[in-house]
Amino acid sequence: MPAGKVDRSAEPPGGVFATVPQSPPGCPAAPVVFPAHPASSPPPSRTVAKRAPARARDVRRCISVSAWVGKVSKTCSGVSLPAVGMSRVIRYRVVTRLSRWKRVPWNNVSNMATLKDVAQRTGLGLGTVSRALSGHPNVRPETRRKVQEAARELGYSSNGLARALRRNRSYSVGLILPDLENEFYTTAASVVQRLLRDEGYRLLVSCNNNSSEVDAELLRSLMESRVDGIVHAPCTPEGADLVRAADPRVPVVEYARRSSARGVDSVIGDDERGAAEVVRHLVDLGHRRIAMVAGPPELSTTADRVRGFHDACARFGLPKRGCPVLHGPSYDARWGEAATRQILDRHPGVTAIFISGSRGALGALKAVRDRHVSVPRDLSLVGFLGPELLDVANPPLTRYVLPLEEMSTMTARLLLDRIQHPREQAAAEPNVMRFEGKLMVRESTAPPREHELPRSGGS
Amino acid sequence: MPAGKVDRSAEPPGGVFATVPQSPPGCPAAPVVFPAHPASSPPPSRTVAKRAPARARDVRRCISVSAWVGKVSKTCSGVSLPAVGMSRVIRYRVVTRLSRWKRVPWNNVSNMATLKDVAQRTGLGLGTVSRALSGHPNVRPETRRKVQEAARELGYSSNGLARALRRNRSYSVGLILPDLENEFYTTAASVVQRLLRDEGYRLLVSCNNNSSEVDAELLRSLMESRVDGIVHAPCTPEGADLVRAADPRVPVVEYARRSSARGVDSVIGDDERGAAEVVRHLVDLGHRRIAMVAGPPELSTTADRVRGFHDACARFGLPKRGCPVLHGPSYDARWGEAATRQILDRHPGVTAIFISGSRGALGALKAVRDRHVSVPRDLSLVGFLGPELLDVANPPLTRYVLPLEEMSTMTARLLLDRIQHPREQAAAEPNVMRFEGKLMVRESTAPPREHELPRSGGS
DNA sequence: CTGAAAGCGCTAACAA
DNA sequence: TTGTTAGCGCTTTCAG
Repeated sequence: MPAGKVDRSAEPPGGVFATVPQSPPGCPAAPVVFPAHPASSPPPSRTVAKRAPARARDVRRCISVSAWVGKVSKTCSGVSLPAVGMSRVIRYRVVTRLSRWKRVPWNNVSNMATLKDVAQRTGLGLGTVSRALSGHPNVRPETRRKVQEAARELGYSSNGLARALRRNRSYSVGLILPDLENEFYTTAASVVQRLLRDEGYRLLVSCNNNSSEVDAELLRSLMESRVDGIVHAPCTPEGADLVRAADPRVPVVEYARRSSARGVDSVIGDDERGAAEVVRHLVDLGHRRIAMVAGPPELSTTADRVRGFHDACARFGLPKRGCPVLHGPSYDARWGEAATRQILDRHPGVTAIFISGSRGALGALKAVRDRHVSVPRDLSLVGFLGPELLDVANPPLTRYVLPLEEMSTMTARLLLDRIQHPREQAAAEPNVMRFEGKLMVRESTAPPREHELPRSGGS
Repeated sequence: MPAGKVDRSAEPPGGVFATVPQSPPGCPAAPVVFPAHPASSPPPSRTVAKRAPARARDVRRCISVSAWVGKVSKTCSGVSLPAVGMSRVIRYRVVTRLSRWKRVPWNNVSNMATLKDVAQRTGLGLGTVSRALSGHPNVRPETRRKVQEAARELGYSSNGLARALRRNRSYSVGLILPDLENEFYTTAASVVQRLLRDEGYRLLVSCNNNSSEVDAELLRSLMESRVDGIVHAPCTPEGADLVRAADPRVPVVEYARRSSARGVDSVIGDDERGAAEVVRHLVDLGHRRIAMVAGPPELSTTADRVRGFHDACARFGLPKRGCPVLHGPSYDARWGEAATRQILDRHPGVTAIFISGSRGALGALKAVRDRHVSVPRDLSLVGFLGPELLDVANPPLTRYVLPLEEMSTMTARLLLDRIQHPREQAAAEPNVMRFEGKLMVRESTAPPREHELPRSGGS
């Protein structure tokens, strides 16, 4: 991509932003869309007007922004705010790589206090000050107090970069997940962050979107940051091999998925058994024609779930062609919806659908609703790894769940162990920890229908 | 907390983990609980057995783990795995602070290739190699190629710490959110991560749980990391004042909430108007007694929403005591549930509840279901900022939503601007960007009931 | 217990 | 265009 060019390709037709002067009283409301209350009803502008002086201390300029176009909010990439309420324009620049050269002026000396400043202030030597502040035992308590006070007065804050460089230990850990909005992974982010923070580590979080290129680049970036360890949800069979090649001493723990990277621990769910449990549950109810909505075939989770599904179908003697498996490009809601439609269209004999992804069930619910298919009367639906939220869905969804908290805890614990005991750990062979899940039976499964499905009436 | 002590206080009664030997065939399934299928049905152990040899390359030891106790999975803090399948014990250590002194042996020289290695290999000087690799224009193309090749051969990876130290620019940005599992914030994390990554920045993510102590410590930690900028969801009126004091040049953008910290930009939703819109919608339907479930009063969002609610109630002449506002300790589902129960018990005249948090609506749905209160026949329910998921809830929830993607995009854009144009930015006064939301009317609101509420039958 | 000094790996000024 | 060199801020060794 050429640098310096302004990319406006993503700009939606017609400016998305409307800007409204913020000055205290009487600004007519910006064009918001209220489906239930068309423009006719009077905007509550008095309320808005009254608010402004409420926070006396807040002298910042206020800008109201409307980002709604029609019914849906559109992403504002490449959009510039008109100059009305803003003196300058939000610039949009094309990717400037870290490696791209850029003149950095030599005025870049930080104005933050350094150890030297503290040393001068106290009249002590650098070494002593360093020892005093980093808790080294051989320092006179009085000296330490003096140093600490001086540090506080100067607003001294240790430069972590320098420390990390010198000690060859960054106290930071990388986390690469496929998706940062999916509760299956945010639980991991949350738990891992908390546990690592408790041990004094910082977390570098990033998202590979299941793209192998992005994944490799993120791993490289983490290695550049000299992280002490990595939690990785691999999206390729190679996984973090790249890391082992660069520095075999950096421990890696795989989360949720496996790769064939050597020397890495894995914490995964028992996807295969889960799929089998789902089939068993449906067979127990009397179903014989079960469709499975699966994700990208290159993921280890997909492979495991599909294997579990096939094995179980075979074991229970289900008709092979009555039980189609649909592979999709992802595990998101859109695919869940598309796949469900597809099944309703092409496999009318199917009486139950097993959606093997975390968000897919949402899409499936939407699809069946659009088609006026009643769950579980017309069709049974089973989810996988779905969030608790699905308990309040309509109907509450039967699904296979994994103990995400425990899996995340184990992941963090394993990584910390490897980081903090490199000696013992180097020798210890890596583990695969496979966590059992649980089938939670709710109201979306029932014995198969004995009537015809309503012929596709939806759009 | 005393260091070195093993904390087992969180250990659940009776070992949580059951370990199962992983060797190929015939391991009886570990004690999983399947509510629908009591222990009677045969465990699908054959499937499990068949799996092991499937991945020939995977020679890692496999350990199956069951973390289920009764119906709910319990967190496994402090639990040690029995020695059965694992040679060593997952250790649990009490917080060891970064500042706590710890002997670091002087064998800590990295074995990764450095610029010097590349220089020696190519016979060039350090400067040239550095320039060649970091894209400096004044390098002969041939030299550059040679250097790049040598770097590749040596598996050279630039040491970001040293680079950051030298350039006084870490190319990393901090993100502090109150909650990493709430879609309101994970959207921000996801979008901000992506946009920053595109510009070559790494993201340090952490979570303050709305605790001011944690918040301050996280800010300090980020300053130690010498981040180039910070996205902050403040949980105190001071906000990031600490940062401005330490180094006023580090830009801060507040997300979702405001504080009175000086010199920071804020990107927030129009909470006040949102609350007013909700009231207006309910009043239009005929409601006169509306309860509001609010969060911690110290948050700016709570204050704004409550102000909007009160103003609107006054404007529409609703009875002051008929419209209670319940302040809670958080915005989570548990509080939403408790508050809803409380309203049903103590304010039987209320015909509509406005739950002003993101997850609270889930709890409310649970509470009304337990009490056999029908929505919207007996009671109208309105959510705030709720996730799309609520569209498949039972019933789909009327709620006020904000354009999270756009808000996050704006947040990242603002921060990048401040980082990349410190000159112009230092002068530019900070902005408060207030984003308009939208009331999405679904099926959880209807005219008020004219009958009595079923007297509390639930537990 | 404290001070002096070396050097982690890199960049940028300066000299060639 | 390239080589040399100083030092970013810190930790740690070694001598006092």
